[in-house]
Amino acid sequence: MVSIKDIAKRCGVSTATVSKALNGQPDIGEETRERILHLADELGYMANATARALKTNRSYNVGVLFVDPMHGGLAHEFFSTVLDGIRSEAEKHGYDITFINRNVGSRQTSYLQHCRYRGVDGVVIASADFNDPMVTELVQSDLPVVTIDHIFNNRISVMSDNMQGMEELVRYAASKGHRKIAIIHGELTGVTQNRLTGFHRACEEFGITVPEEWIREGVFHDPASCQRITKELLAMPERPTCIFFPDDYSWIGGYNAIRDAGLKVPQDISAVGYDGIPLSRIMSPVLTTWRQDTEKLGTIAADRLIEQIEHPRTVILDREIVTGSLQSGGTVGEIQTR
Amino acid sequence: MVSIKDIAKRCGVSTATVSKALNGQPDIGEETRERILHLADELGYMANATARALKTNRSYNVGVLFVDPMHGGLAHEFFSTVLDGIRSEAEKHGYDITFINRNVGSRQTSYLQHCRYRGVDGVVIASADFNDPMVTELVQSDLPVVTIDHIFNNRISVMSDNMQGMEELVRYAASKGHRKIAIIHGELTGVTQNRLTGFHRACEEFGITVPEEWIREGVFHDPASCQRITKELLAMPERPTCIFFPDDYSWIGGYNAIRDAGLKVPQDISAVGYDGIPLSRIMSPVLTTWRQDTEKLGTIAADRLIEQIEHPRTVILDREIVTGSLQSGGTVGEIQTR
DNA sequence: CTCCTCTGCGTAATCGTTTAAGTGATACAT
DNA sequence: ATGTATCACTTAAACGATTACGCAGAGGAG
Repeated sequence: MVSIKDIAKRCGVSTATVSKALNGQPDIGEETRERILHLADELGYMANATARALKTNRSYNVGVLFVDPMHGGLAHEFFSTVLDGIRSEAEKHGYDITFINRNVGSRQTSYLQHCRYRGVDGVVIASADFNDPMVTELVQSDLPVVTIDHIFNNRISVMSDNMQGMEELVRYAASKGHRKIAIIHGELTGVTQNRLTGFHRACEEFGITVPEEWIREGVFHDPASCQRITKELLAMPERPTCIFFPDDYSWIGGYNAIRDAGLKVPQDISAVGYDGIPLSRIMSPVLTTWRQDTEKLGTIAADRLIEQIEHPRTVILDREIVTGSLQSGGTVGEIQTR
Repeated sequence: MVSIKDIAKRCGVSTATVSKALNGQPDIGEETRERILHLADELGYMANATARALKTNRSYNVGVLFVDPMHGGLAHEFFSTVLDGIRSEAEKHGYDITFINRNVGSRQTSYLQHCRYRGVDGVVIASADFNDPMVTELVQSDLPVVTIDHIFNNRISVMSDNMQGMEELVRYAASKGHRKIAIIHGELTGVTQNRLTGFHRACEEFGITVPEEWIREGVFHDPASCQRITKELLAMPERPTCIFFPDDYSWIGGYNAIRDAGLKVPQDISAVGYDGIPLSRIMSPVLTTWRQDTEKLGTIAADRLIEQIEHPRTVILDREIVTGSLQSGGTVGEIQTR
């Protein structure tokens, strides 16, 4: 490959001059710079990121940590969308992305070690077990870090507004006359906590009391568990008129249970999802759900991280909240007074 | 960070000795090696990938090229699954992944330039416009390359067995008595060509003739276009008993059209998808489809690439074909003789 | 005793860049 | 004439590792 040396030789200048010309340093004559730039272009010169990184200690590489042993890697729509946001934003700023895992070469190490090994300039922690000591080690390191959907002290985080999302959904259901609402929520993570808080707050607002047996723990992204729980809910002597599901995808399981019970949506029972994945608009009836701006979660995270990398001073502790939008569909029907 | 120098100093040996000890070179005394390894461990030493790459010209990084302007990046389930396969296989071998795009720093370049800039050891080209001159430039470069679902001369490629998949699907439909089969296919890429070949071949096998107006070009992964075309097919005077869709996801559009026409699946009309995404099993009726082993596509591609990187000599031109499996569901019903 | 072969380690160059410090030339002010 | 500032470069070290080569000492063979 053509290096700075080749250009230097052919231009009759030193490598330092070439480097400076290429980097727009001021102490290079206009004519010399032109010559160098032209030749570089002609030879198809491309800087060597490796050498540059070694010298400057800046790799223009951001790590992305994502661990989701339960629901199978990148194929998880939530994460792949977030990742796409991170990726496109990083790309804009000239950064590349490296997935952080626990292997380097044939050895097992920690996430932090992997980051150091690759010399990433910062990390986005997108979905992980935030109690994992290896994750906290990373969070407490001196690397710039942005977390998504989880708050750490002294760390920037980008959150989806789960509380508001839930509140809006409850309000919508209430506006359609529903007072008997059940909820199947996901595993008890921070996200779930926020959603439940929003749920209860809005219920209170409308004077809705939710019996305990209508608050059920399911599994995110898992239609099977939702199908089972929905079936149980429908079998209760007192039946809810509206069921909230952990997310749009798991709703498919709920739908199956409802249909199997010989009931119709939304005539006999109403449904509410969460996420706003494309599927929810395509299926019919169109699902009422909260559309998280998942990609924006990624772009903002990347943007904040890069800002932190490039201007370590100016960053004040930042807690960006990404709001989504209500996407109302035919799954929540007007309650019939009979 | 602790470097090889620190270890050398504290062990009273040269950096060369440390390097050799760490890399398992034979010309180091057993006792010295022990001391070095211990200390390295104690100090939490981690090699610097950047420095190593600069010296050895091996980055242990593979590029992944994926361009899909139509259907929105990583969120495309097919690709995110392939990517996950690539990622996990690469990880096993101690490689990291870099997305190849056309930016380096603030400048626009070619894919090949980006690869050179990052010094990737090889590239997997997973989904791209294979006619794009920038893609062919990359394919014709001296970098190890593996392509997915597309064949280039002198390049290793990993293919999903689209022909066989289609044949099996037609056979299955035929076995259920269908003779009036329509097909909505995707854009005319190599993949589509193969599927159509398989389709026609199997039709011939069963003496099925397909009128031209039943062979329609739709768009992959696009329920809307399928909904439109399905509607048109249903409105024809002579109606097919079975419709093949470009993929499982677009089938949702087809389903909507069928339902809107007041027809039932599979009683009135049968449906066949392609891909075998989780959705197809969850929805009901369960969709008959060809389950591509998409993740395997990724793992094999990564495996072949790494083999090519590490043993340039031993690789003979390789054309791996990944076979999927028939996933038969209730969407293809027995034809009723009336 | 000499010669040779191993063994175990050190020396130093090198990968491609960046950058602090130095240098020589010219110009200008004093 | 002398000092000083500016400009446009060069020199050389450094980033952290790898590796060809050299070399001293031990041990064995002759």
